[in-house]
Amino acid sequence: MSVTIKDISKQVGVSYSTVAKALNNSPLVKEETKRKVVEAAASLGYRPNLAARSLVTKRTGLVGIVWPSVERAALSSLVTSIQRRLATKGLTALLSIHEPQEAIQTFERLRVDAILMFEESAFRMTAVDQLPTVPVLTIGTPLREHVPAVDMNRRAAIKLAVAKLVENGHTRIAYVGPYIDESMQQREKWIGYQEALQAAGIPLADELLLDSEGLQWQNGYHAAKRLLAMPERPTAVISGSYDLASGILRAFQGEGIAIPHDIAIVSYDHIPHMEQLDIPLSAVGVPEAKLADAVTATLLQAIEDASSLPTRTLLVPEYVHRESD
DNA sequence: ATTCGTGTGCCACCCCTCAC
DNA sequence: GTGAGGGGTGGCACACGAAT
Repeated sequence: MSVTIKDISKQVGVSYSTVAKALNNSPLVKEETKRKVVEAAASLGYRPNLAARSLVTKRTGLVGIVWPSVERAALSSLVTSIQRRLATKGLTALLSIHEPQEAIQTFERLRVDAILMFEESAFRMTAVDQLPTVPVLTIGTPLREHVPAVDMNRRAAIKLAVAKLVENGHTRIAYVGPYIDESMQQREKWIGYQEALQAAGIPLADELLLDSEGLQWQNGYHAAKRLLAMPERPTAVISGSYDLASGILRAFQGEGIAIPHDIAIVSYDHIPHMEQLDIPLSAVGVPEAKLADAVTATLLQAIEDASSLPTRTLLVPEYVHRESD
């Protein structure tokens, strides 16, 4: 049998309501009684029953995160950052690897206070799929127009990368990323690349816009091999993501390409992992810490008062220089 | 209808101070 | 010495959702 506040009340010799107040540091209980209650709770190994607490408070302190099926280091890193921030606010993050609709149903049964999902999951849902009754926040483009979202300006990020490379004298700049029809975020990057070249007065060479056909490192590796097979190689490459960049790096290193001397690289995904690659990569994007801060703050606001949420927060990307360009 | 565990509004009781 | 007044403290009762 687990320890409840009634066991504590017996041990201390006060009513269980006094125990509840003492454990919640109520000013209505004198310090001496609080001390006795807290000590008894610790000695008995008391752990609050969250299900019972949620009956009263209407909150469980749980946040459900729908994990997108795409395996990407940037997402793991971001989710870890968000989880740490939620924990400091007394919230517990639950991760589901089920299909989005199933994950949402499970989270609703668990009475989570809010649900966080990624655009990758959102666009796998159909128009007839039920939206949760609890607040939902999407990272990226939301699954429905009025669903709150924290988004990154990906177009501006890639423009920033192109501008930095042009500034360093590059004119033959390739872009590697997947062209996924329904993914606004990938399409935005392609548009950013094209618009930035146009703005710099550099004619667009079709062969330098490479569809990686996926977001995993292998996709980056194969795209890089195609780049290296070109009669006239690019002098710089922009990668659409961290994982693609690590594949590109692997392909370049395998062919003895010196970075940035032979080919410079700038990658999307402003995450700490970029620093730890064999060659620390220059990156563009919203810094992970800033994104995690914004997501956490929005989730807390959603739990407090969902009606006060802005529909879309668009975060501004930054460029960080390392050793690859 | 009852049970589970918890949070909390309301109220009773205790005890101290002060006026008579 | 006695009683009124008031602040501090803690207990009662109820609410909650789901299962039985």
